[in-house]
Amino acid sequence: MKRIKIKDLLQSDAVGSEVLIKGWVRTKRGSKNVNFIAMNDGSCLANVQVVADVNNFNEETLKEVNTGAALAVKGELVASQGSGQKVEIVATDIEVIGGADPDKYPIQPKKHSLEFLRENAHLRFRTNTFSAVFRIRHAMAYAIHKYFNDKGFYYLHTPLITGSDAEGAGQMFRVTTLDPVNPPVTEEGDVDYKQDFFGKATNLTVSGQLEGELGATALGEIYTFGPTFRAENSNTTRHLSEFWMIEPEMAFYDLKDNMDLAEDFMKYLIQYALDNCMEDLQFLSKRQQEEEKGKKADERSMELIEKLKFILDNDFVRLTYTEAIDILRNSKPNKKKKFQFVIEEWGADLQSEHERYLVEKKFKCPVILTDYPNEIKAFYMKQNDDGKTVAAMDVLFPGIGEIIGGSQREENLEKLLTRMKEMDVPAEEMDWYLDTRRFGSIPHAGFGLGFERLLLFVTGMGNIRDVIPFPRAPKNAEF
RNA sequence: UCCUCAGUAGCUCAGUUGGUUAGAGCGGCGGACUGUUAAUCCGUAGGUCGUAGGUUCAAGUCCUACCUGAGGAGCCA
Repeated sequence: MKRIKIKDLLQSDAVGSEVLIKGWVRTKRGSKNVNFIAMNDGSCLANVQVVADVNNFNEETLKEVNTGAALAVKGELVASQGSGQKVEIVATDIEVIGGADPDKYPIQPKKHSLEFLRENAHLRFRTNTFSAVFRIRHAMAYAIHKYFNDKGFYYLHTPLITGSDAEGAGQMFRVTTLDPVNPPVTEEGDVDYKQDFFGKATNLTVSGQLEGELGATALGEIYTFGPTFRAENSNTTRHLSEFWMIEPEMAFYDLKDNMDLAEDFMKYLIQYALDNCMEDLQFLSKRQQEEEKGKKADERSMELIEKLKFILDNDFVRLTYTEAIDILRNSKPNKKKKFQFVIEEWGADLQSEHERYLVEKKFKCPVILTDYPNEIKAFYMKQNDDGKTVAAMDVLFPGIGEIIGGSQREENLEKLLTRMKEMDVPAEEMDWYLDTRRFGSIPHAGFGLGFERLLLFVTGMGNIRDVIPFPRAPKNAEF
């Protein structure tokens, strides 16, 4: 007999027929004569209730049916007598495929803290919350590929191990096969990376952008989607040491095209989640509301699904850095010195309290900030005609902050070289990159979307470590 | 890395101004129960009070250092 997945079972009209399901026990309840076993196989959020007449099974078998055990259950699908579900399976045969010692199995049929489940990340998939989160994670990954594929973008695999340390996006993890205790040294006493595996010092990538630009200046429109590594000692709810990033890069796009793409892309992904993950979103919405019950009304989040629809229904506010500074300077919290960093003059870097004010208080809507001062942005960004700003853009989301960072790229070789010199970027090591500006240079643009930050927003989870299966963060590389 | 808070049973937490034998709910185990929905009811086991020092007649409680976790800040996606 062929196994049917619970998702398909619940969608089918198979009442009266004989079915076989395989999955894991969530809870078992019961009385003298009858046991109720809630079974889940991960195919969907919902459990199927298995009804087992105690008299039809030997005691030994039912004793092994504990929370966490794996079962194969054969039986008839019938309309349920109980009120919690439409259908249920009256079991004729129960096989315990793998038992779970109830004395040792850590996941109980009760509410666990997210911290506890994080420490049991290998088992947290077996909870409603995390199975919902990771089904949505899958759907979003698929939607990203579908979006770009349908638009004619090519998926480009940029290297994870990089020989350049000039990507300029933060601290890097060294990749080496040298003996850490007694590495070979040069005459000057430095570690001699010429003797290392690659014959030079290498690191894990912090961005695929520079390689992405090489692809875009030939294939036209490309995107990368892969793991990214930052060795920053960041201990926050929105940073990971290993995270996944989507980086589209497009030839012949200017900053406006870039913004249009970013907005359309975000809306597509959110629409996809609403179309394909409603059951899981509804569960996560309920979970979030219960968690926030203790909070004051004005501190609670907008209901999850309402929040996602709101994004679809509203244009992102587009604002230059200069306009943002004006708004902030004249804002109440700035005048009353409520900001920890009071905005005094043009050129100041925006702190997250400022971004939050713009997104959550002033506009109550995603905001795209553009044209930042060149001093606070990366060397590769296109220099504007005013001589002091660059064609950068940050997409800011409520509750998340910066979810996308991007720019139009500087295509003029001389300007780029000058800027690299000013910022101490070693041009001689990046000839390969500069060749794009030497031969057939074109205006182009791109951005990076933090995949886990997207998931924070879509799932309503509060900590980025809860939207990636096995989070890597400072002092944490378990599993 | 900085600031704040926390660490007591498998989990979630209580434990008063330092004072005798450290508690509860859930979970586990045993039993009861004619269909339950995180079932219910009765009973029961379970603790080096994060680690190492210190103060004291006496430390879960006070002090110091360290470890781990959470929230916020910085770095950024």
